[in-house]
Amino acid sequence: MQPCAVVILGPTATGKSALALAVASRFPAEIISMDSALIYRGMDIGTAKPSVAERAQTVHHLIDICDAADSYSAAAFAADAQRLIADICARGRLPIICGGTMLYYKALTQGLSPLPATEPAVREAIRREGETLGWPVLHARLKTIDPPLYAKYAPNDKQRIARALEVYTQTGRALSSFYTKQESGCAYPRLEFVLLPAADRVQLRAAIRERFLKMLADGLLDEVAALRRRGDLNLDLPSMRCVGYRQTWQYLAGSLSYEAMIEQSVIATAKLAKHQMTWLRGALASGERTALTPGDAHNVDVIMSALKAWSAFTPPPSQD
RNA sequence: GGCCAGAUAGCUCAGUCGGUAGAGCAGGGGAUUGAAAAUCCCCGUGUCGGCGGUUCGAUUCCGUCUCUGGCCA
Repeated sequence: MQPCAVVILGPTATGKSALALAVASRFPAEIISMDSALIYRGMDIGTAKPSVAERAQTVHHLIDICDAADSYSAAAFAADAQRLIADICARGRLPIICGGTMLYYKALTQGLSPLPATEPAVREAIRREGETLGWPVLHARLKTIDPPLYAKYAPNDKQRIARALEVYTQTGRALSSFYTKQESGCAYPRLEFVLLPAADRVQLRAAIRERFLKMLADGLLDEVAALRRRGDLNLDLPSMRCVGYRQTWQYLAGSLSYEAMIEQSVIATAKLAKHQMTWLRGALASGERTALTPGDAHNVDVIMSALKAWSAFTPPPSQD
C-alpha cells in the first residue's frame, strides 16, 4: 500500500484518542500524539493522557518526552513528527496523528521558516523589561527594528513582541526577515478527519464538567501536589499553564476555593475548545477533510473505509 | 418591630452634582511562523427593584412598598 498518514483533529473532550485507538486495533498502526500537554511527564490525569494499558496496546509517540520544567515547540514537533511518520511508514505501518494542538498541525503540514532557536536568558531579560516598562514601549521599538511586525502585532501582545525582540537581540536581524515562503510541510499524503462537537455548546460544556470531576476523583489534586512539591516549578511555566493544572495549583496555593477551581477549570477548558474550533473552521474550509460526530460508533468504519479506498487507489508511475 | 446600608448587563460592581449608563469577569467571533492548553484583537439597550411625587425631563432628588445584608430590640 502507498504510505499515507491518518490525521484525527478535534477540540478537547471529543474522543480523539479513543477513536485513534479504535482504528489502531483494526489496522497495524502507531499513534503520534499532536498535543502540547501530553508531552509532559508526571502530568497524566489532568491531560487525559492515554492509560498505560492503552499505550501498551498501541505504540504512542510524543507522549512523556518532556520534563515539566522544560518547554517544547511547534518546530520541534514538526521535525519529530516528520521523522516518526517516515519511520512508521518504513515499518509498513500506519501513522495516526491525533491531537488538538493546531499550531503543531500547521507547523507539520505547512512548515515553518528556519528561525534561530530561543535563548532563555535573552527571553527572560526581555520579559523583565516588558513587565517594568510596559509592553507598548517594547512594541514601539519594533517600529524601527521590524516595521512589518510592528504593524502586525498588537501593543500588548507580549509573547510575539518578546519573540521578535529576542530574535533581533540574538541575531541583529528582524524576525520577519527570516520569513520565507515557508518550508515544505509533511510530504506524505494524509487522510484527515475532524471530530466536530454538537453545535450547542451546552452539551460540550457538560461533558467537560463531567470529565473534570472525574479527573478530581482520579487523583488530580495529588498529581498537582506532587508537581508543586518538586519546588522547581511555577505558574509561569508552559506546563503549569495547562488547563486544569493552573487552577488546581491555585487551589492548592490557597488562591482559589474548591468550587472556584472547578468553575475556572471548566471555563478554561471550554475556552480551549472554542479556540480549537476557530482553528478547525479554517482547516475545514481549506482542504479535504471528513467531519465526524463525536461519540458516533460508525466513526471507525468511516476511517477504515477511507483507508480501504486509499489502498485500492493505484497511483500513476512516479514522475521522478 | 426600629435604625442603617444596598438593589444598575448572565455575575461582581462603577457612575450619572437631574439630560435614559460602563468596567472586569462570563459569553460570541477572529488572529495565530521554535511557550500555542500560550499570547492577543473585536463585539455592551440594560423596564438602572416596583409604584407614586417634584421637574420641560428622574436611573439620579423626595415619598412609599418589596427584597437582601448588618446593627439594635
